[in-house]
Amino acid sequence: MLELSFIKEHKEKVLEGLERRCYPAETSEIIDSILEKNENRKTLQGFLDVKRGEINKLSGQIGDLFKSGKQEEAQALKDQVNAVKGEMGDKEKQLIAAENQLTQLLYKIPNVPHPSVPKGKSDEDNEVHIPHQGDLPDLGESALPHWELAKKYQLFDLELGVKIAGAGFPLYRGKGAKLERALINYFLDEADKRGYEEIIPPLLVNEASGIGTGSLPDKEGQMYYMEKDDLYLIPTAEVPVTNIHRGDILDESQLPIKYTGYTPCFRREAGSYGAHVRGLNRVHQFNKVEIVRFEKPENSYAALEEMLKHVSDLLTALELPFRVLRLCGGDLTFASALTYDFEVYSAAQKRWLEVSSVSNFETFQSNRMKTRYKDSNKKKQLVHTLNGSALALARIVACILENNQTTNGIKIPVVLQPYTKFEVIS
RNA sequence: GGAAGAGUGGCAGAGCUGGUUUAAUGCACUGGUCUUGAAAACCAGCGUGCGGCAACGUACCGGGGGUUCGAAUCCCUCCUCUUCCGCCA
Repeated sequence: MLELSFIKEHKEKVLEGLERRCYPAETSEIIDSILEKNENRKTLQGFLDVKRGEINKLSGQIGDLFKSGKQEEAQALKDQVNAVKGEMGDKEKQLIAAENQLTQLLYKIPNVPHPSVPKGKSDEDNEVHIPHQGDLPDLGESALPHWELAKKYQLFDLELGVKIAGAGFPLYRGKGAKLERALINYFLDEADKRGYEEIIPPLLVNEASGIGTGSLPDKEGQMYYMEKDDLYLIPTAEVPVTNIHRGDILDESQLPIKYTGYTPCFRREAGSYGAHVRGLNRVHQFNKVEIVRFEKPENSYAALEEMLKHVSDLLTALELPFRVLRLCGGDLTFASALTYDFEVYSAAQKRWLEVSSVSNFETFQSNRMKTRYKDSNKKKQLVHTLNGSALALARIVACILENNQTTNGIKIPVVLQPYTKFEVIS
């Protein structure tokens, strides 16, 4: 969430940000009620602090009187305390209510987009940041989509997934499973080379973790929820890995902190059906290698560029045609200040598929998580958090299968061959 | 899942028969004195949030609730950890 002080001092920036996100005009009223609630909160707390002070003082005196045996005088002071309590009335409850309301209101305000983020409503307004170089591959009319190829070569089985779990839970097998595992290992090794510490986190998280990254309450419907245990299945490793430092006050010398982690990701994807969700294009469970960084504010955008390069290098090495988009305000996630999406061109489906998204959240997540560091002046500051997929597997597999199909089978990209230990799927 | 015990500041560890606790003490850390430099010694500082220019006030001793003039301390509840038993990859 945004910092109160920021909203107070830069209200116009917050409003302008909402506009670029194409939020409904009424949202600006929330800003006003936040400021109003905060004043209300301050008044209440100021009043209560004074009254509590009086009670503390009187209670101390009562103790002294009891020790010296002056019961009656003590009783008189007790009456005074009760009188003060009478003045307090239900103001303590009001304060708690005001604080809660304030928090709830703050949860509704998304991050302020970076100045470079274009205004826009939907993915149609996204800006091409790095266009694809050269010609797009053309496989001709005989090219098969990946779900056909999967059948032909027994790589994954969606029907079996349905039998075992339900729609959207693919079962990988044979060389399909090996390709999956090869990609995971390749991606983890590449992250390792770039100094990311590997993490295997819990796949279920509690509510506090969900709130920390901004997944809750915003994406409540997107996550699988275990009511009996009050736990959520992770939609991405971002949630458990970022929460490693929830509540921490880090030392400046610890930064930057870089983590990578492979996890399956679970998404309910409620209400999304249609031609574009066939095969592995959109599933409830998929594998992903995530990278997460904690940075000093002044370094965070340089870090974002580094992540951009990292993902670009992976896609280049995999010989996949890709482009990078700068998301417009309306397509930006709630917590993000700037997001680059990577799209790979599927030559068989003749469309671009999103395979990665790298974002800078600035202090939006760290303010929720209260992740701070002590700078050189020993002042506490919120860190900047960033994360990105490097990479999400399902669609990468789809594109590798489709783009590399030949009459003699599917060619495995050279960099993966040491991992798959086979060069072609036939 | 059952039983017992325990959760205190970066760490260790008092307090827990309710009232100089504004949480002792030690370690660690920071600054200073001393020293050619370091160590040691000594002096001082040293948690987090909110309000305030500040002095300072206030809240926080796992979370939540209660009793009381007053709660780290008593009661209820939840969570976590340890030990023992049971189950188990």
